[in-house]
Amino acid sequence: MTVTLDDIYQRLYQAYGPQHWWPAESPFEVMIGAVLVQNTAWNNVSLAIENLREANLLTPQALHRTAPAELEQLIRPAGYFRMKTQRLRNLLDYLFNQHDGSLEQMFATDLETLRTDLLAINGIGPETADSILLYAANKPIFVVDTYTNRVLKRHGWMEYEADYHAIQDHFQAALEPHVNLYNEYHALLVRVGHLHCRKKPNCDECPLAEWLPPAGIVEPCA
DNA sequence: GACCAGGCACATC
DNA sequence: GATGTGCATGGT
Repeated sequence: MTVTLDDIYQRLYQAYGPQHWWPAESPFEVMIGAVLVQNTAWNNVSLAIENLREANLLTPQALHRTAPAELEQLIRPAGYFRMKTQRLRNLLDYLFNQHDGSLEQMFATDLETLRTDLLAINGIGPETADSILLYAANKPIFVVDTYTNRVLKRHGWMEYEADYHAIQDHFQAALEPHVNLYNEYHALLVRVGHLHCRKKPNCDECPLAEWLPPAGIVEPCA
């Protein structure tokens, strides 16, 4: 019996239920969070977002007007604050230069074009772009992250050499392109990764435990 | 006091 | 093309 991506999804969903991602109050907040969460624990991002909320800066217009030095101080808890300030500004520059500051207009762009546009922005890589496309723009693109990598490779479901694109293709070739499915699936992978697949895996209680390869757990993969 | 977190760009070979 | 390094804060 071969394990399919659908089996894995069913098992995770049965174990954890709906994850209600992305944790944000608006599509714009999703975009900001997608940049801030780069290589950073969500808790720290949360602190930064609350700072922005209290300063009433969670709109494109307000954030676009904010001085870099002020933005740096507000997002400090999210780490890499100088770099991330520049990255947010690059994203906002794109939004205003290409779409007149309108998220609605930006998200009306077709998936392939918008993905190409986002990847051309300095500081927006594949995961950040796809997170924005899926969780803010509601477009059917599968997001791959550290946990997706780890879970798949540790179970022997993907080669260690597989890169971002290969893993994304693997999901998109096997699953119907439904926004809600992609949304929930990625969130569930992060959930199971958090609970069981960090440096010290706790595989005994993992809902995916029965599918470990015979050789057992292999070393973590980045 | 290490070690890590929902990446990415850039330098160097 | 592959590999290494800087970026920064807060929780465990």
